[in-house]
Amino acid sequence: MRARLTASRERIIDAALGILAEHGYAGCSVAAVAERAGLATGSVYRHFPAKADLFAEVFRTASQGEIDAVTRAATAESTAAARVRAVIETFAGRALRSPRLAYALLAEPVDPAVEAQRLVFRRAHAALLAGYIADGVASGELPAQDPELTSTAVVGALAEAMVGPLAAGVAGPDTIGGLITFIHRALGVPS
Amino acid sequence: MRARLTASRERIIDAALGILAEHGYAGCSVAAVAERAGLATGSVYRHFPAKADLFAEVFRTASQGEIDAVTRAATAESTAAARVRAVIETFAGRALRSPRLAYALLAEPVDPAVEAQRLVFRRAHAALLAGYIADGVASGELPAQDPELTSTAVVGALAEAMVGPLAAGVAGPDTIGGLITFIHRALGVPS
DNA sequence: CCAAGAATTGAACCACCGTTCATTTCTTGT
DNA sequence: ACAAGAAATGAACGGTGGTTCAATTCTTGG
Repeated sequence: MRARLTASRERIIDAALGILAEHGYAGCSVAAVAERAGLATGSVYRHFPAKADLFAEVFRTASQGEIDAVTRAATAESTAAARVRAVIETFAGRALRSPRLAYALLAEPVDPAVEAQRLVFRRAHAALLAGYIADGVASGELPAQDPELTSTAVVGALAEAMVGPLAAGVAGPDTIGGLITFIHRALGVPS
Repeated sequence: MRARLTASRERIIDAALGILAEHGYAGCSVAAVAERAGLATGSVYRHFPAKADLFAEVFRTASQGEIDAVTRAATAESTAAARVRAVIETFAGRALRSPRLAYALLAEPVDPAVEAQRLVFRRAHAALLAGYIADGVASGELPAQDPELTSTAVVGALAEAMVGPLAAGVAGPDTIGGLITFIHRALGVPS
């Protein structure tokens, strides 16, 4: 019974994530989510007090997956420059592989309550980068700078450069390479 | 009569802009706009076929004002580095002076139809910067790069770095200076 | 000054969608 | 097998807010 309950909860989240990845947030009515999960509309409210809570969790889960992937790629490297490169490649690569989901997580209009979760997502990426940048500054690999500010700017540059390709469906031939050069320069990585 | 008509239209746009700057897009119901313009709700529809059309024009007008201000500041300079600096200072300075409006133009959740106009806004800034960057590359002031990509990344970095301060109400002591350094480095401006 | 037509009004309309809840179905311990 | 309680159902509700339109007011040419 307990298992069935948590299974339903999982199915709801998966269904929401699926619709998010296929039709964006606009397609995510509670009725649509419930139908895809094989439940009645009202049953969603046995698991989540409100739609915003459901999608806060969906965004949180999806974001954590992205953060984990990026972190995994970065920790395999040892210099700040290589770590930042790994973050960019992983972030952009995954976004281009799931463009609809990436757009929803990054830029699609959502309820204010869910928007808050998106900020958490971006801040988590920025915090990760800030750590690498601070390490690089401490070790002398990078010039002095405010890691909070530069990591935020890096996340903004990354996200903005992705939104166009995500909307258009394809990225230019060397979008990722160009971004790496841009960001390495911006952080003062020696060439 | 003709004059009265266009005057009403102007008043509607001004009212919408005013509410946008004071209460954000969330406060911009058609009824609220009409009341501030001194008209009945229904009269708005004599001038605009739908709310989205009204706000597309509002966003377009406001954006054009920002673009003009930034362009004016940049054309007073002669090197690519100085022009980019002028763009950053003007953009950020104006945003911090009208934080609510800037937030609405940059990041607040809006209808998809209005969102499209926001992309135009960001693209216009990027196009402006792309021109300066391309000139800089052509004259040898800047290293080789794809001006489309780097200008987009610059706009993203700028916008992302502004959203935090705009939400918090204040910018850090040297946010703008830090951004200039970051972006100059990113573009390869010689130090 | 007076119709004729345009402009304005604002209350009513309607569609959408999140949320609720009385009813039904299922699970489980005895 | 049975009762008691939990879980699921889905139709109905309600609030919101964009949009419409018949009634009214204003403008203007003769």
